[in-house]
Amino acid sequence: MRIGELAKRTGVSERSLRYYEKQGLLTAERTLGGHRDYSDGAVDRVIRIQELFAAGLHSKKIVQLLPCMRDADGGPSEIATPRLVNDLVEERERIDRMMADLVRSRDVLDEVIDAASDSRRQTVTHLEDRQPRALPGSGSGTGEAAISRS
Amino acid sequence: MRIGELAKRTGVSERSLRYYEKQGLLTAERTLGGHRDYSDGAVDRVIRIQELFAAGLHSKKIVQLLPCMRDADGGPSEIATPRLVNDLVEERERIDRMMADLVRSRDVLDEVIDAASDSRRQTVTHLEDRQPRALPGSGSGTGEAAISRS
DNA sequence: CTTGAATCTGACATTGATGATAACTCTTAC
DNA sequence: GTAAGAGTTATCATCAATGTCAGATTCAAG
Repeated sequence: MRIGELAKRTGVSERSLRYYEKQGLLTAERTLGGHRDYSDGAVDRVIRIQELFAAGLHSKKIVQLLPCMRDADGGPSEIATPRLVNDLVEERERIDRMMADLVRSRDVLDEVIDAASDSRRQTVTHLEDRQPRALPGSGSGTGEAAISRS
Repeated sequence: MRIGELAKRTGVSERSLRYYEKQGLLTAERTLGGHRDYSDGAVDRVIRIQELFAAGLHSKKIVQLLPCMRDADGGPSEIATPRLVNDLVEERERIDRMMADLVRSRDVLDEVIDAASDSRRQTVTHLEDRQPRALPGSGSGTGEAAISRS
């Protein structure tokens, strides 16, 4: 597939896809005229790259990490060097700290939101019933559910 | 206290503290000569600002948010406007998505780390026993424990 | 008063992913 | 073949917090 379609499928801009290539995160065959031609696996790869970016890893770390990741097609993955493993453990700890921060911040937001919601119910007796944001047995649970790893 | 001590106590650079002031996030009395003189509450406030920054909120949002937060001294907190509440709900959702991403990324890291660890045990029969990263009943649990809000 | 440490303001740089534009080339459908 | 749309490279810009440096001023202690 070509860059436009990959961009559409992944939601990542063409600009970023070219940037990923320059960083060594993503490769593509080239057509005779020089246009990039991506394999199907590129979609998954791009999505994973995005997740790792979102987790705060820098492209350099991701470059080292990618060949060690079990691909969707279960290709042979390299074994991380001790040096890399060390870095990854640190990243893991950083991610844990970040999640703890996020929980605190989310609680802060909830306090403010709840206070406003309560206030409005008291003073105005607002029309709509208050919707609890954290649904009890929710299926949409992106936050509360299943944080622990399997 | 003065800026140097506040920086030391919070771990935030003096540069950032001045920046916070310029953004309207933090206020300080001024000494006769113009030096900043912070109240004790500044420590908590700075820490909270840092957490909100870490959660991806921009200073403008934090500026609006801060007066609505229950202070440590339980001062009278303003009620968030509906407009702000709307923004905060969106931020909340963004944070939830971010946490879900973080979990996925952490799992990816774990896979790579585990694969390396296993490999090394197989080939080298490494000296040290493998330390489980996720301690079972852990107290250090910054990640697994207590993600759900109270 | 003097001296050294701390602080002040202000300006410029950095970081890293991404946006935007320009000028040119390829692909594809007609 | 041609025109339109998509792709190419390259460069400059942005954002937001923070680093850093320079020159002037203040504070605290001897």
